[in-house]
Amino acid sequence: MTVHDSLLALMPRRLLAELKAIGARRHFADGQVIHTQQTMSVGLSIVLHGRVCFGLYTESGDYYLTAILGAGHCFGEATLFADRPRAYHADAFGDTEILSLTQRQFDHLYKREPRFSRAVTATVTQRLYEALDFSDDLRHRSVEQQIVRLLSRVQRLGGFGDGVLPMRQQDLVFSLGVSRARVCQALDRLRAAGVLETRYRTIVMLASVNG
Amino acid sequence: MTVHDSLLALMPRRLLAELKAIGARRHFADGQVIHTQQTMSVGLSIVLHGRVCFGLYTESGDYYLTAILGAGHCFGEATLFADRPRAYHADAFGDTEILSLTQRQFDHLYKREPRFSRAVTATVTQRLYEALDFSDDLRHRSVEQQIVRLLSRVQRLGGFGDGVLPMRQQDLVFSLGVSRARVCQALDRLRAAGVLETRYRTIVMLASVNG
DNA sequence: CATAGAATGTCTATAAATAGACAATTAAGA
DNA sequence: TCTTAATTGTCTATTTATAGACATTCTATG
Repeated sequence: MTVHDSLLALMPRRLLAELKAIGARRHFADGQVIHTQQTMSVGLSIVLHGRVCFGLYTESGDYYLTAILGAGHCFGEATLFADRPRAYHADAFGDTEILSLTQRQFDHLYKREPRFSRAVTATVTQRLYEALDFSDDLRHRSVEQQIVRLLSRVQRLGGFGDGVLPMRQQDLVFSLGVSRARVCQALDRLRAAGVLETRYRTIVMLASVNG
Repeated sequence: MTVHDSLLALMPRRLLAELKAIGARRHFADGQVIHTQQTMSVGLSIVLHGRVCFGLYTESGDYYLTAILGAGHCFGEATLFADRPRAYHADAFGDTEILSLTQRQFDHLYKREPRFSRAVTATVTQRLYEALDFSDDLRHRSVEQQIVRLLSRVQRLGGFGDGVLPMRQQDLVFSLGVSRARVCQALDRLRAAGVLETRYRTIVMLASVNG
């Protein structure tokens, strides 16, 4: 299994204090919107504590969760380097604190502090190759295995040590691009195999299986 | 459509000369192996001219092309930041020249020259968000549309301005995870729609369609 | 120039996924 | 507490994809 470190995990601790001194810290209550899709806001955000849910709204107004990032992870890199709008809708899961750097603040620190730039590049690189891995091998696995991999990733990136993931089956339907009936069937089998349990709006991973 | 710049396109021209002075330049003939899968070699490589094909070997010994990178693009970032082996088999497509930086050379330049580190981060970030985009929306499209998107990406990253892509249908089968019959059917329809032509080991894009 | 291996085009019986409907369950708000 | 909207579980007819076989076409190699 691929290991992916968060931005903060890749930085010396000293740098975090510096980041906090430079950037703006914002608090969000559970469910509060952090930014909406397509917004042109620019800046790097770092999750100090809590979690951020990323999702997409379809043309028909439905919402789908695509990722959850826990403490230490960053997002918004693409707005700094690619002049892109926010690709996903983001809102807080539980009480959450976000550290934000403006483009100017980021650029200054990036130029002055190689350990910071190095950590940024490292985390983005790891995410890129993990994503390539993921899509290359997901296509050759059963829906059951795809679900396990997807959930394992959410568990790891979101820091859900207990395996209790706030996901709807509909989110899996969207992420995997198969029918709801197929997802239900696959979950049945995974339940029977003792891999997971399902609850209302919740999936519980029973072991750190890497299928 | 997402725009993705190569590493060299993101760097001031002056820096390229410096890179050439620092790194090692290696020439490869058509089809020559650049590195094999799972190798633990470390270093950043930049395509100076020519192209590099990336692929995977399955357990049964079959080979599948997964990407082609043309002049200006870099690869091997993951070996620098993630202690990972080479994820793909790489060999030259046509006469190709590669500029290689060792970890030490890379680290030194990265620390000393923010324009270099910035270009590296920018290109990796762009590739990450493009990959995320790609996998999020590919799952909700028809096989026909998936093929067009895939081929458009190969065309762009590989610098195939004329649309003549050195790909087998088997490569599409692997990349999309559907049966060969389904790929044949989809290609039939795309041919009928005037989107592409197929030849032996070759697919020709007839227009820069972004389906 | 001949030949063998590789790639492509096509078909059929079989297997699998899908849309759509409906009932049962759950949680959140009045 | 009651009510309502959202979510989940399940079923069926229909559509679609699949594996596997076979013939054909193409190219590299001798």
